[in-house]
Amino acid sequence: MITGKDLLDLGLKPGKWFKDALEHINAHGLTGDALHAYLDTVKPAPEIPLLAQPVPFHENISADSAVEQANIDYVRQSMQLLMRTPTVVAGAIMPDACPAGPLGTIPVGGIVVARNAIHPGMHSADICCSVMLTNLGKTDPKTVLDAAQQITHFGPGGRPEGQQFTLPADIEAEFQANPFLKSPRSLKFAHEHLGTQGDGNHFLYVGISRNTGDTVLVTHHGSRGPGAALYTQGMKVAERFRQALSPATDPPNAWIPSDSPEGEQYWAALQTIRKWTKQNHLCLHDALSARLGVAVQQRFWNEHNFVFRDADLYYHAKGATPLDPKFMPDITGPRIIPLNMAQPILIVEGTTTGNNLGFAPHGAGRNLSRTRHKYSKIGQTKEELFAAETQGIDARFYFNQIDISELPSAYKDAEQVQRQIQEFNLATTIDEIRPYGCIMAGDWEQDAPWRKKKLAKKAAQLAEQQDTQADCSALQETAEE
DNA sequence: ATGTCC
Repeated sequence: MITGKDLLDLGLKPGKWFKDALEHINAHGLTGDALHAYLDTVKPAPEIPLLAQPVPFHENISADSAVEQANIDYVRQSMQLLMRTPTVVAGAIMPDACPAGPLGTIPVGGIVVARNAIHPGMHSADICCSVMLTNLGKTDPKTVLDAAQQITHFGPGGRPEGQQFTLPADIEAEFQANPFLKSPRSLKFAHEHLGTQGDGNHFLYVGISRNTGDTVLVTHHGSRGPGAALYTQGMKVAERFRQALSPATDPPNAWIPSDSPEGEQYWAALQTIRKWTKQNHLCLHDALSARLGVAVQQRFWNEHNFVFRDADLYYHAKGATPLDPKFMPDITGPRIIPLNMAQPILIVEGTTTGNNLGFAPHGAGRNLSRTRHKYSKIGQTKEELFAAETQGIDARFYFNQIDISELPSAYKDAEQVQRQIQEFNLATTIDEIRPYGCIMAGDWEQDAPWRKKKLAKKAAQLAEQQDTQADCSALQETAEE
């Protein structure tokens, strides 16, 4: 009679599998070689350890201030932890890199390449956050922005009944067919959130092309509820695999093996969310051009939070713009890199180099966390800051509440970021869309009870911090883009 | 990121 203790004595890891295995062993009277041969077929695979050394990664970023140096130090430390994840084979950070989450989490402006593995924690919570551009010819920009304000939707939740866009039948069918997407909650979001932009750094921007003088619309938002729901499910499944395969791996870096049934379904779900998100931009752009009675001259888009596949390699981009055509199935133009509301949006193209892994930055990146930026402006009113920072542009907040953490001073210096794009040969700017104006959500939650409590606590905390170390710890809450 | 907890 073989018992659990015998299996333990053989150095096997206890688990639910013991029960069935012992039944089988004793029913067949297995011993010796037969026992070992059987155990080899049922015992769990050995745990995968972290890599002994971090895989080297490309640093396409340089500091021009103490704050930026502290930012880089934190991001570098995070990457060095992350690059020991056993699936990882390459990585890079971009000039817009900034911390997101606890140490060891992929930063914004980060690219991580893994073999045969999809890491939901590495494509960001806002799956397929993206930018779309439509050229509206010589239409008056104020007319465009006024109409856009009537059509778009910012803030939490979806569109009220009667004001919803129609979800195309093929996208709905893909939701229904995928176990990651077919929940009533997910489908409800898919219908109600279509044609919505959410909040935070998302925007609707109207500007003028440097090259042609044409009026151009650019929207920035992601996959809203449907994407968030997929991310939550993906992290759960990845966590189960982590516990079984590699408990040494940090939970934020858990992965789903790409060749498992779950991996194949998750990959398919990502492609469906990409379609949904493209439609989320399209329905706004189409409604606007129809309202204006203007023919669309040119339209292109790109995602900057996603997973891109090249054979068995999965490129995870959390705030990085794909340049290489192998990453995008539906290219209709160059790529789009916004900087801040008062600066031009860059239109770029580029190729894969030795240091960019086929990507460019996705924006300017934050120089301070939202809270810390707000704290740094204490003593100035929101109205003063807004007036000073949006001079000459028609900047609007959907909820009429100024969000100072979205003003230009919240972001890294745009000139500096552009210099670094050149310095590291990341992309070539072929046009720029100069700002007429924009709409962002604004501070819709400023009066929410949970905010007041949180803000008071954070302000007290920040007031006590004086050294650089403290600066770093305050940086890590930056996580959204 | 997300009706700020399925």
